[in-house]
This record gives sequence, structure tokens and C-alpha cells, in this order.
Amino acid sequence: MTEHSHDAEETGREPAEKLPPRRRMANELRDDINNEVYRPGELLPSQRVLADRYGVARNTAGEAIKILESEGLIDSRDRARPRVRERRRLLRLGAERYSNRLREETGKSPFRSEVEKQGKTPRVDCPSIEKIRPPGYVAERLGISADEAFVVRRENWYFADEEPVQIGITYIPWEIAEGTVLATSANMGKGSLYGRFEDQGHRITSIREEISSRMPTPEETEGLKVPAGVPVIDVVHTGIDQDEQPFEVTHFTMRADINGLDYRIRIED
Amino acid sequence: MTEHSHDAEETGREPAEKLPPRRRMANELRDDINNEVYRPGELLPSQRVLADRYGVARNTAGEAIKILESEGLIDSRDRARPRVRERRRLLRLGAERYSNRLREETGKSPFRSEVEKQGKTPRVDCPSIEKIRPPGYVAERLGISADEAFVVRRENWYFADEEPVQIGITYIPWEIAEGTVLATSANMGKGSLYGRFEDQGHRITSIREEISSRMPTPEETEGLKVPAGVPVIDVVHTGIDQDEQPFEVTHFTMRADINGLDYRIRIED
DNA sequence: TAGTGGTCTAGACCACCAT
DNA sequence: TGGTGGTCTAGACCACTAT
Repeated sequence: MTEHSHDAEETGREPAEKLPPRRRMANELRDDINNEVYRPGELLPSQRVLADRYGVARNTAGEAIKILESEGLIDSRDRARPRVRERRRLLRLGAERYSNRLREETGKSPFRSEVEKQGKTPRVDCPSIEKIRPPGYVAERLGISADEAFVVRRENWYFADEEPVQIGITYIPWEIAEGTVLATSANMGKGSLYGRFEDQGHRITSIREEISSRMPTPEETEGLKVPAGVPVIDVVHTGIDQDEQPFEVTHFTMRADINGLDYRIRIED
Repeated sequence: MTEHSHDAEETGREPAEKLPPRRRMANELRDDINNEVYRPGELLPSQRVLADRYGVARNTAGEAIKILESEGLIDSRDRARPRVRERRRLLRLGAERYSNRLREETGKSPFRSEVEKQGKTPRVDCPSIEKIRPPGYVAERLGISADEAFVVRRENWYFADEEPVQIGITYIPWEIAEGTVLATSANMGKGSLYGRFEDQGHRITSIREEISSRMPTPEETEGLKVPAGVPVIDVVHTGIDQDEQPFEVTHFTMRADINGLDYRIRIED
């Protein structure tokens, strides 16, 4: 005697009743979640209760739940009872974040403004600055040699209300960074990073952003606290100056449940 | 006497030996994959062999493999032996695909050009055209009422070498589509979709693209044949005309293992 | 036909957490 | 302290696929 409503099932799914138990169970639970029988934030019944209700072994119930988890519908942090995942508002990062005027007016970094828009407190950490050989894809985009050139690698971690949100690794040709705070200091001062590039004669004029998505590595899962069933978005950003020269590459890795991108682009004729 | 090399393990990982077997096993297999002990495209040993080698039950070996699968490192299509996944070249979709000049010159849709660049054969299917009430987010972007207005909904499936690559759902205000091929025909003729908009007096002048990423729904997994451990990218695209009026919204859903985005953007001062 | 992955079961032990 | 999820095991049956 189940308590849920599967009366007029009309989801156009599979052969229907020939599914293996864990999948049938996952399907019904998914429907219940989508129909808000279980609401966002709500706890699911325990595995033992569910196993009983569906007439399967506890193992099997656990597997059904794991299916939903991998779809991002359910959140099983630690050993807590699984909850229906709540959809989160996304940070919407756009290209205006590079606007020179905006930067000069507010002196504030785009990440900070966007986080504050959500009433949260931004924090940016710069745990390391190194002089290294550039990775191949970076050298390529900067138009330098991966074997001969050096770059400064700046690692940045971005937080909203102390929750890790994204990582950004910035690579700067050594010729540009040498002798400046770009090569030495975590604190970029007024106008932030792009303010300093301008001091060096590189005013950001256009950008290239290459976007892709994938599942996180275990290190990223750990560091960014990415929940199960949530991908990351990679953005390889190249800053280009008034002479059409690339002067900086930043590789962002962002939790996809918190971040999105929002571009408004003029179409060249 | 294992055959693989875990001599000088120096991955800065966990408490090391206190991990549960399935996780330890997954870690070692992952290292082997990253170190190309198992090469891309190569078959992994069978679960029974692995279970033996690692001294665990077959179940447990299977779970370890499932972990790597969910990370996108391994491909277990159907019941075939799992293979180390090969990284695929991405279709790089950019904003120049909306260039009016390009369209007029080649008459070719941007998707087609990009697929042909990879030496593959593009195909676009339009299985349905309907007149409906717009979903809320579409109405919002078109600046119309979700309760009173109608739109034409055109569903498009994109293939490369007969492999499904992405889906695009285009919504067009009824006022614009009414009485034109936009509302009736799968075949858009020369200049494709945007050619027809131009016939109606809407020349694409700027676009807005909102990008996010998530795991696919079961329907998408099925329809797009998304392998396990691969996310999808959502792009909500809004076309804006010479009068700054939105005239079309297209919602793309793309397999993230095949598609990427590539924007070059002028920074307005 | 032999081997594979997919799946299920029943029972077990653990660490953790709220009461 | 009792219930939870996490995990492992050993054995089993199935459908499919290579040979």
C-alpha cells in the first residue's frame, strides 16, 4: 500500500514494467520529486523504509538513491539523510565584468559586485604566486614558447559567504609581470588586476572565452566542495589589448550549481 | 604482485591507507589511467580479474569502476567491457555563427560549417513545429505575457555523422512567425532561420547567451546518447534586432563531451 | 559456448548523529 | 542508544557478445 501517486503514469518511458527494480524505483522517486511529493530541501525516507516500501533489499534502495544523486536531484552530504536538492540562484558572470569604465568607477572586481548582488559576502584568496613554464594551451594562447618562456602563475580562490565558488589561475608573461606587484603581491590595489595591466600599457580591449564542462576531479570535488551529480564549468579566458596582443590567460573552474555565464554580444556585421 | 607502478605515490591524497577498498581501488585505477598504464581507448581488465587482483569481491570492483565512470574517465557503453575514455575534439560554437555577412556569403548555418571543419557530415532535423504558450523564462526574455501570448516552438536536433550532438528549441513570437515558413516549414531556405527573420524586418544585431551546465535528465541521456559521467551545457540564446527588441529565444542543450563555446568579445569601454 | 557486465539478495559491521 | 547511511561479501541469475 504505497502512499504515492502513480495512477495515471504517462511519462513516455521505457517498456514500463520490465525495468530492473533499482531503475523502476529511481524512476518513481524521480517522479515524486518532480511532482513535489518530496519538496526541495525535504528529507527522503530512510533507505530501510524505502526498501521495505518497494519490496527490495536495502542495497538496492541505496542504488536507486545513488542514481538520483548522480543526476543531481538529491544531495547526500556526508552521512546525512539524503535531501531533495534545492535549486540555487546562479552567479551570472558576464563580459561587462571586464569593462574599463566600470572598473574605474567602482574600483571593485566583477566577482565582488556579483556576489554582493545576492547579499552575500565575497572573499578572494591568492594562496600562491609562482614563476613557471606555461602549460601548452596557455603558451599557445599567449603566443609564446612553452619551452623557453616563463610566466607568472597566480592562483585565486573565490568564496561567497565562505563557501568556495570558483578557482581562477592567471598566467602572465614574465616580461609583463617582472618587477611589478603582478609578480609578487596578492593585493592588486585599486582597479584590481586589470588596473595593473593598464599601468603596464595593456588596456583590455577584447577577450576570448572558451567554455566547456565536465565532471570534477577528486581534488576539485574536495577543494570546491562540489556535491555529487554537479559538473564544473571550465572557462579559458584570454585578455587582449589595444594592439590585439594577448597579455593574460585565466583558467576558471567553477561549480556549475552556483555559477553561470551571461554574455551580451554585439554581432559584427 | 601487481603489475602497476605505485612505488613513489606522491599524490597528496587522503589519509592514504584508511580508505574503503572501493575508493582505494578507484584511486589506483585513476592513477593508472592518468599515467597511461591504461591508454585511452584501451579495455580495462574484467571486473573478476580486477576483483582478484585487488583482493575484493566482484561487487566492490564494479563499484570502483562506477566511481571512475561517474567522473567521466571510463566509458561503459551497454554491457561492453569498460574502456578508458578518449578525449574528443570539441565543436567550438562561437558568436560569429550569427554574423550576417557570413550568412549571406555562405548561406550555410554555423552548425554545418563547424561540423564540416571536423570532416564530418552535419544533419539537422526539425521533428516538430507547434503553436504554444511560451514557458515562463522564454516569455520573460521575449518581453511578452506567458498567459496571453503565443509562440511558435520549433524543435531541432543536430547530428554529426549521424551522432546526436545537440538539441535546440526555438521560440518565436506568433506575431512574427504568423503566415511565414517560420510557423510551418522545417526547411528554412537560403540564409536559414535568420534569413527569414530578416525578411520579417528583424536583423540580428546583438545576442544574449546565458550558459549553465548540469547532468542530463534520463530523457536527454537517452535522446542525445549522453555517456555516463558527461554533463550537458544549456545555452539560452536571445536574438535582438536593430531596434533592441528581442525577437527569438533558442534553448540549446548540448553534450559537453562534444561541444564547447568560443566567444570573442569586444569590451565596451 | 564461455566470459562479461548488470543486477539482486541477505546478512553483516562500522562511524556517526540526534535524542 | 537506536537509527542512519556507507560499505563489504559471497553467491546467484540474467542477457548479451565475442569467439
